[in-house]
Amino acid sequence: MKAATIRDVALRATVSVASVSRVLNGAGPVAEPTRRRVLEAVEALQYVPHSGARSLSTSKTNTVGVILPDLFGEFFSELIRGLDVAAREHGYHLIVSSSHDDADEASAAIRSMRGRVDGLIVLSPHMDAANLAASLAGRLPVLLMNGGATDAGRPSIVVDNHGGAVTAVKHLLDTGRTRIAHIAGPAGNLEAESRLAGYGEAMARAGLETTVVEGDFTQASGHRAAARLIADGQSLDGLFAGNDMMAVGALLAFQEAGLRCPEDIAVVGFDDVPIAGLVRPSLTTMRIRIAETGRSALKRLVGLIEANTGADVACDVVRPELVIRQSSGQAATPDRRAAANRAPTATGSSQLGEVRDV
Amino acid sequence: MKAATIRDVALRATVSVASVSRVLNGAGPVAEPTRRRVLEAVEALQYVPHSGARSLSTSKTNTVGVILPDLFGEFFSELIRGLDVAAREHGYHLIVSSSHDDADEASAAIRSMRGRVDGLIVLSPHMDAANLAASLAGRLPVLLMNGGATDAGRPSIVVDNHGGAVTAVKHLLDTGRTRIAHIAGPAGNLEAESRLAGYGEAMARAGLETTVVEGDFTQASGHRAAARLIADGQSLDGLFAGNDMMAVGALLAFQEAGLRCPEDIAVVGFDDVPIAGLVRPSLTTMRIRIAETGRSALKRLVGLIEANTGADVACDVVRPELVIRQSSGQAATPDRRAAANRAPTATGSSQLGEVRDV
DNA sequence: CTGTTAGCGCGTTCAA
DNA sequence: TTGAACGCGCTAACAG
Repeated sequence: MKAATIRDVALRATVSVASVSRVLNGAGPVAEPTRRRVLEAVEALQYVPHSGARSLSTSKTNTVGVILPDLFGEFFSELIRGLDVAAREHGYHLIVSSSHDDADEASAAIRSMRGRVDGLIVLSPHMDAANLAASLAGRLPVLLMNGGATDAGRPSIVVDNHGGAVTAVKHLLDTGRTRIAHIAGPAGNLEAESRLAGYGEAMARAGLETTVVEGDFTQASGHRAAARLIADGQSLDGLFAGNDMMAVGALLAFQEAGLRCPEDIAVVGFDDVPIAGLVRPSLTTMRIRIAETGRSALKRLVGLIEANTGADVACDVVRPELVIRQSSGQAATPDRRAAANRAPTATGSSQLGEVRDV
Repeated sequence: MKAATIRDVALRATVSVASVSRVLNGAGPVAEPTRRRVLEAVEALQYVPHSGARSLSTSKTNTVGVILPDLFGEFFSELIRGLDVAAREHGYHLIVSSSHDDADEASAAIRSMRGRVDGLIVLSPHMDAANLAASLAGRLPVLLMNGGATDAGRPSIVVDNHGGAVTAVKHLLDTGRTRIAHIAGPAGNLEAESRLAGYGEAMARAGLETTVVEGDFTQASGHRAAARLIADGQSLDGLFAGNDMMAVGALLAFQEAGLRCPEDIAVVGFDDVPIAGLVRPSLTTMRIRIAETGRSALKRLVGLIEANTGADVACDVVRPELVIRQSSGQAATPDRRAAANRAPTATGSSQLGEVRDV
């Protein structure tokens, strides 16, 4: 009991496969009676076109692949959400391939995409352009989002991690903090390194010393790193975490240690994942409109696919935007009545909207 | 400048395409010199097999499709993570198709999968078995996770939503709460309805009246629903939310209204998404090991695909497990030093591990 | 051990 | 307006 093919339909409708194809694709002239008979047969046989076969014959899969390092945390899930809705809008399917911790794995994943997809979005913070190019046999449209240096000559979208980090640190300085530590992302990760560099630059410019502990972008690593900072007896009054998840981990560690945030120590994260607005104190962070970025990435890739000219080699840069919440001491608890269980904070409920708009 | 095909390789290595295929797939006998020449040609031409063509000829795509209602919230992203790692382990790719709000859309999505995948995992809380069967031309292995009644005759995994809801409400009763409201998921959603029914049953059994407000599983809807409950002047002391995201929304609404949780009102959620352990107060909830469930779902589907017998028609049931945290008043703030900014809670730090183990 | 050939299911010329 | 035949790139029989 196998699935019906276009042949079965043709046979039952007593027409040729070509006619069936014409009817189904609305291409070419078809007489009304023929058309009717075909549709009847399709209905009777529950026929559904075999997209694999169609792809082979049209060299069009209507699918795009997404190469990711891993799927932990909210960043990537938000991104996928954005990609997915855009894909649907443009009539594309999405095939995801994650857990590529090094360049080799990512490279293998890219190769395995040949014949499955019409284009690729690559987020591999460990892979440079050269490495990537080598993985790319056959001219498959690729959009790079590997957060590295502007990989010249390839269409790409990068986040201004350096600039964002500088802004974050400046914000902490603006609130009067001077002993500011940084929890960095994993070494070798291009995004992590840019943010670290931005932190370093901003601190140097202010004539301040730096304190850096390495994490791996997970909440647990942020927790550990913060615990270490406390144990080291550092008298900190500010923390810039390499991403929100680590910042959240640090927040909890501070809380466990009896440190009040933002009174004792102010915290700023990076990414603005949905959870950032939901923790207490809510997290000041550098906002990347993640899902939105995903949408535009997919849209751009579709452009690359459909206008198969190599014209678009621009490097869009996404500039993160400072979102001030409670953790940096500038937003108040949005309580309306007595907030007996919370320490008073500086200002009124001016940031209520911001806290909610996640 | 097109990508090289197996023919190009054969030509360059002066062998037949069959030999190339044999070398690349390690199937059949190949003489060493032949083998070497083929590999050289592959290298020189940067040849990568076209998996679409391979699929057509082997009727094997090594891809599984996942049909989802949407991608909001952490539940689905956690699930996808579990599915993805398991897929990788088993040598499969994952193609996701989401945003299917009604049965028709889901049905169309399922059809569009023919020829792309070897099997399907369907999460469509709106689609019953009959509807699904109609969408399935050709016998494609399908694993159902639509949370509905045990769809007899089809392999499926269901969460014991009813039992979980009863447990959740019982827990609230155990802590001495009696005026317990429920924020339900969207009408028509099978999971939401089971949880609602469980709530109703547990309340009835305790001889208590019910209060239900409808939400849609989003954090915002939970916030709105809680606000409505407050505005209605209900003197509640307990809340069972249909899922964690709505519970988190409610938590914030209570906070804004000056209600203390758990002192004034205890809250229990459902799912145990990662965020549940990170909000404050941390959220008591019914734990579903989401990623783990995804892993086993994929594993089971692979079993269905590879042993193509219709033997497996069981309905695995996942029993949610109560995780007690701060929001139901039984777990303490895990502060070590002075916790001046927090109201005292009932017990010591006995639940510290549970709060952390997310 | 190796090459030839027939499909896999579909779109698409090109004649009729 | 229709149908026969070829090709997409590859695997798998079957000869040699």
